[in-house]
Amino acid sequence: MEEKNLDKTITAQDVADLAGVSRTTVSFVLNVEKRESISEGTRQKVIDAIDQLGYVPNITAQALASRSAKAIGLVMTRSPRYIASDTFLPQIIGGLLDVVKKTNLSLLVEWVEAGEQITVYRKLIQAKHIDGMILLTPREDDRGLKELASLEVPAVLMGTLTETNLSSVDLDNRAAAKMAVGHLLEQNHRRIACITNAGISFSSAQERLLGYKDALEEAGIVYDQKLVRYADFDPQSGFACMQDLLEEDPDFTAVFVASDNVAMGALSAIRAKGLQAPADLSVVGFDDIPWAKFASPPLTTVHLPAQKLAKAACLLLLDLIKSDTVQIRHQRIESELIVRDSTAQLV
Amino acid sequence: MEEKNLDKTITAQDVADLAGVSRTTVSFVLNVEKRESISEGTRQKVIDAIDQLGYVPNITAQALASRSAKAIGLVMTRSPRYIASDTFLPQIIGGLLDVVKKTNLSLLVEWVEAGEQITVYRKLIQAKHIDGMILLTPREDDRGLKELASLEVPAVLMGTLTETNLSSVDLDNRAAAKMAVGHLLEQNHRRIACITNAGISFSSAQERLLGYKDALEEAGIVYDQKLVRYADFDPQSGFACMQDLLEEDPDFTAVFVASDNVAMGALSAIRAKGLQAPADLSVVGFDDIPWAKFASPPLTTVHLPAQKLAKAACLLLLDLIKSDTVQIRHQRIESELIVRDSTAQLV
DNA sequence: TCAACTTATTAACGCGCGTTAACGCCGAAT
DNA sequence: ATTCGGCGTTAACGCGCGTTAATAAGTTGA
Repeated sequence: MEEKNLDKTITAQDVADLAGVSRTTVSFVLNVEKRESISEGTRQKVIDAIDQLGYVPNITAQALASRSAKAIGLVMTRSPRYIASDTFLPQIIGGLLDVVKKTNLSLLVEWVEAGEQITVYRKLIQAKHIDGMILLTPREDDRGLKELASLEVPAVLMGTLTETNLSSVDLDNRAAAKMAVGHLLEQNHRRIACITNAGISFSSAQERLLGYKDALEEAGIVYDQKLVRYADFDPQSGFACMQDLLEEDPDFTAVFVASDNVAMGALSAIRAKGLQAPADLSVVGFDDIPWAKFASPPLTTVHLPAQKLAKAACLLLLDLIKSDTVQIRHQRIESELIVRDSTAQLV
Repeated sequence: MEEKNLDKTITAQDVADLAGVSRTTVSFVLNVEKRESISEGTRQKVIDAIDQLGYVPNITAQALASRSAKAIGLVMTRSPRYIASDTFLPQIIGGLLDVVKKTNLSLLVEWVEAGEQITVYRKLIQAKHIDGMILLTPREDDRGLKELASLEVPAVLMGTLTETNLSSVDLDNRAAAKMAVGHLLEQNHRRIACITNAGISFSSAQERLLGYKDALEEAGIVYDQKLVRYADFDPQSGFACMQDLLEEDPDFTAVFVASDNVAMGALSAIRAKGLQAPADLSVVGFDDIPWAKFASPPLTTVHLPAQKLAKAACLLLLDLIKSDTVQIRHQRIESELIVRDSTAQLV
């Protein structure tokens, strides 16, 4: 490709002029794959001209003319403060970019303020800036999502929402949590505390808590709310919750912390109290963040394949965009327990 | 705002019809702030019509007509695999979103494959999808950046590059590293190892290594290359580097690890060897990732205000976009050392 | 009363491209 | 010689909006 000055934008018309054909022909060469209604000769002339001029189609004009934005949106409901501490965002973006790049789409990142969701979701679509969206960390109390579901807009939820007819991709948080707690039960723990990953309005927090309850119930252990604390995503909150638990000392031998991020804080609190995991207290996390393996002690946890989830969500979204009829689909991805050194048999 | 069906897109013409004015008037009400050439009466009629119809301007059409994309791009050179483990991405995105939202712009995330940079940077701009870009983790060997600099395209580097005339925002990595190592020197350490944050082609790695050398030189200590290892962003590499150092045992009492992320792995390797920080080995990190505070032991480190940097970069970029004359500006942000428990006086 | 300005509004063009419908061309069939 | 049917190509319209230049209406001063 030749280097040309950028001062004047090169349009398809310039290419057409140079190739000695009409602009329509240029457009056909570029877009209409199948139809061989373009002779090999002219096709080559056009391609040569494109190379020579360094022509790049104006995506904006393409979008306007084709009535599709050539972009999808990653929409987060959390404020920048929370976004900044979202451990999985890099993995998710990495996964999305991977898929998006292959299909020549762009990725738009949007943040929606809590409270204004109802209007914003619609605006995003009406403004034609994106063809569809992937929604992160949905909250049960997000009324905008309910409306969105009735709008027949291509959208995929990363996460679970009860009673929604939006398509979604998620792992089975409840089953995974049950598995994690099951691991503790197998090691003869009976008094098992729980620190949630977030407030209960987040569906993942709810699901994981339910998994915890499931496991207890199956083992014939009564649920004791004195053993439960509600964290708020970050290590700080985990530290506080753990400190509180140790303070009140409800006599427990293990903890299920529904987020590694929170667990890092919890582990710190345990050490601060002069205790040791797993000798004094077994800890199971959830998420398998990159640092879990290098925590002290290395954290037993449930692996959350965020990148894989993101890819799946993206592929699903692309499907929805392609097929105009919106059929709802829920996809559940398997997870597994990674056993490391933070849990031990109760003696 | 009334709810209306979305099947038919509502255009400015529809608003004009309902308000009984021309489309131009609608456009003026929406865009021309200053000129009071619109009477209060018609202005109100238009606004009412907009509300009633739930009209949302088509950003794509706006972009085409106004010749500006109403969006900026966050461009990363690293592959999705690396993007997925970029600790600061959430903070950066959070910072950018914060600024971008206030100015009614959008944020586009792009990933550029190593090797194809030269063409891609230009394409991004030529395609008119973005008005300017913020470039992450620049590499010295990125020839595309050199070309970009000569293109008079609004662009801001997050990081430092020698001999570039692209605007940039960064902290003074070299001075900060020197400060970190200085802290170890103050504690009477003399044999101080260094594990870099990344390969030396990344300017930040180079700068931090230089800061390490500066500190040594000022203290009259000869630089010993046997004490230096090159990590690769992630904890795994930190673990390996530390293991290697301990293996070869070049008799050192402290380590400067130029990335907390890497340091998490290094700490793990220290524990694995049955050693304790800071009793056996003092460790200073760099970055102050959210988990540094909760590491075992809590990590002494240099605070990297990524969100603040991102905001500064974004504001600078917006300036560049606004003023058509591209004046280069380099902005350096102060950093500070956070002293925690991973370093101790050498006895 | 009429010219000289404002002020309020709009017709008309262009942004760059996708796409439909129509065109001219050439060889084969009538 | 005339008709027909692909094949290759293009003129022309539209996507929704920003913006300029021109028009219509209203105000002032002599």
